[in-house]
Amino acid sequence: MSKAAKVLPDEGTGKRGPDGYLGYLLRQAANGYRHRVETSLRETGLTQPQFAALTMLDAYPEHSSADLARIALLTPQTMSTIMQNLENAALIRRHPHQEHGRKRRIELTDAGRQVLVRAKRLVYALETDLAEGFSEEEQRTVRRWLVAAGGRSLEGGAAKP
Amino acid sequence: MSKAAKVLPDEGTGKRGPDGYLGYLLRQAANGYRHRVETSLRETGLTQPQFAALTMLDAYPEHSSADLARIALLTPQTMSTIMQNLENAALIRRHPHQEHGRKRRIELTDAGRQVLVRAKRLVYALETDLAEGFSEEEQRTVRRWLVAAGGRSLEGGAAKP
DNA sequence: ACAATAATATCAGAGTTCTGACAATGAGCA
DNA sequence: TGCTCATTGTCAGAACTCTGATATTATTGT
Repeated sequence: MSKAAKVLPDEGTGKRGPDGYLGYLLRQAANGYRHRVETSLRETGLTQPQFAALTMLDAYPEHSSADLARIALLTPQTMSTIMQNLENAALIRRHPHQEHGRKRRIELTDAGRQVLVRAKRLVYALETDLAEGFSEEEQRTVRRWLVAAGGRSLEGGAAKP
Repeated sequence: MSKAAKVLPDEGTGKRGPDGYLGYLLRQAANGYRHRVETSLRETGLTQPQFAALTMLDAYPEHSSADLARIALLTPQTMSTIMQNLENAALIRRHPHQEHGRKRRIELTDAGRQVLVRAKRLVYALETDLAEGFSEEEQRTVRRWLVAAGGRSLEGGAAKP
């Protein structure tokens, strides 16, 4: 680079570094982490949202797509899309719900359970990386901030000043 | 707990609260914040990435789409898509670059500049919300964590210590 | 000067996420 | 009973983001 003395800030400095806007840093952090997760999950074919959905399904079985959407703070449409992709991949199965015509019961298939086991190992390794270099108290601060930053997002119109 | 004592965790507790996985909390925080930003930007018609792109374009003019992708830690394809949408909305203009046949110079239009002014006011209000309730030192911790969490995401294989 | 490499931009395809709109079921009320 | 409303699920459309592939231009090496 010889001409025009690059005014591009180096990575990790300026607005991009620890002096940047929190919202900007938040978006980049989530992007970067999702990228690492999906690179790590490549061999399983899962995406980060699919992994999250399978994990919830395993932890809270017998629940509908709308239930899971509420847990994950997503819209029902979004969760529906994820479920369709998981069903196409034969990782889940959906049956009509007895005593409730519209609801559908969701179940992991054997393939789904096997993939989930492998995926959990991969993702939990990255999870520990996220905490590395931060004390217990600092991690508490970070968790508290993350919950506050994303907490009340789909809560209807609770804009009550 | 008569028939099926709701095992759904309440919002803000369990894996969703301050005891949850950092990766999970990070995804939800970014989702929630983006949601708030776009709700706030509704009147301008901008999305969060479009706002970020316009801001960078304003701060570092005369740069190509690929340059901006590098700054924002996105792939060139992603930034290209955003630029196309901004161009369709007549918020930016692209001219052929002199002395560089392939590059294209990007410029905010008058409409783009006007929208950006309004959008900055709206977004910066939310930005201060993100810091509310956290001391200066806690904010430093959070920033440091966010940078570490998303930092080295697109660095091909540049393991250069 | 020519060939190889790198950078820029784009197309195609997929997955996630939103809004908006709609149909079908279940529950409550006049 | 019939009407209304909330819940559940889906379709359509848009934007963002990635990977992979391709074309064009610049730079570099021999």
